[in-house]
Amino acid sequence: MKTIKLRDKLIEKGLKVTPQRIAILEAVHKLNSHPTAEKIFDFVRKDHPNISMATVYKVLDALVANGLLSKVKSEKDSMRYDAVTDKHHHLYSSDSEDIADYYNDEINKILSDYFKEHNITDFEIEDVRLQIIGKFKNRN
Amino acid sequence: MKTIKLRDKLIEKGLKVTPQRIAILEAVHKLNSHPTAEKIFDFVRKDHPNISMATVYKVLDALVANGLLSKVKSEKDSMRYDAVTDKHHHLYSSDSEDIADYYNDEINKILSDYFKEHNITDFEIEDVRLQIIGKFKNRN
DNA sequence: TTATGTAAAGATAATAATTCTCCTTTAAGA
DNA sequence: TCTTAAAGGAGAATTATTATCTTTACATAA
Repeated sequence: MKTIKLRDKLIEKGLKVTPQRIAILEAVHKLNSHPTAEKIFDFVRKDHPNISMATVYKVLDALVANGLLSKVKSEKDSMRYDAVTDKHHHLYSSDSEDIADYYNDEINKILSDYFKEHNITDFEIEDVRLQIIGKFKNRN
Repeated sequence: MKTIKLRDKLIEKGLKVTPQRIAILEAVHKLNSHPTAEKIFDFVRKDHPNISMATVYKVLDALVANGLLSKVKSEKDSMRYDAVTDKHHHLYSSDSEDIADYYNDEINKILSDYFKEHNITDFEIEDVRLQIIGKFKNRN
């Protein structure tokens, strides 16, 4: 994604356009592997040597709050960030910290049809996500 | 669940039966609301004033490793423990830290049938869990 | 029933991820 | 350009969890 488009997205949300925000947003798009805040920090620091970890967290929070990024919990301890904000599910490795996006409109339809017919007592569903746990094959 | 049955479960798994383990296992059963380690600690400390937080974590890990408890990640920062180890899903509150268990064999069947027919490239599925996010109604 | 080896408990320090505080800088509109 | 509220930076603080090390106490077997 172009910087110009990222700028527009920030403006659209009423967020100030700062070099740090552009850099972090770009970083999450480039590091397309659900990076941790630390990974993002390391990446961004190449071009912005003075950026602080606190800024990375603050910017990520702002971007998540405005729907420009999304946040996933790893099986271990850290939050992971995702440039993809469309509806999607996640594949979690049961033996490593790998996470992959999983798109499947067919399963989305099955789930949404199912829950349209079957309410959950005293609960108003906003979103249904799958956590698919297993092993990645053919990985180096 | 009776203490005697908890004892047997520990023995069955080759774990030593200790008062701390019994107390912690009982606590998670009694606090049937996905307690945090801290909540469990506070509860257990009433009867075992000398128990340490480290013991709570160690015992919980041992119980989870042996399938006597399960572990869920909250949307925020801490692990939550669950006395229920059967296959089930979770309802997450989008505006609080509440988590509830959700059982539904029908949806289990739909999912397992679906994924039996539709492999995910380069991924071997071990488990599929739903995270259903929304709002609890009629709560005090 | 007591002795003994080992697993587990307890105390405390360490670590890791994240958040907070406080002060400085900067983007964006007047 | 000036103003000011928003954002960034540095570093301390917090929170949850893990590690280390010593002490205690299960569980088996004499």
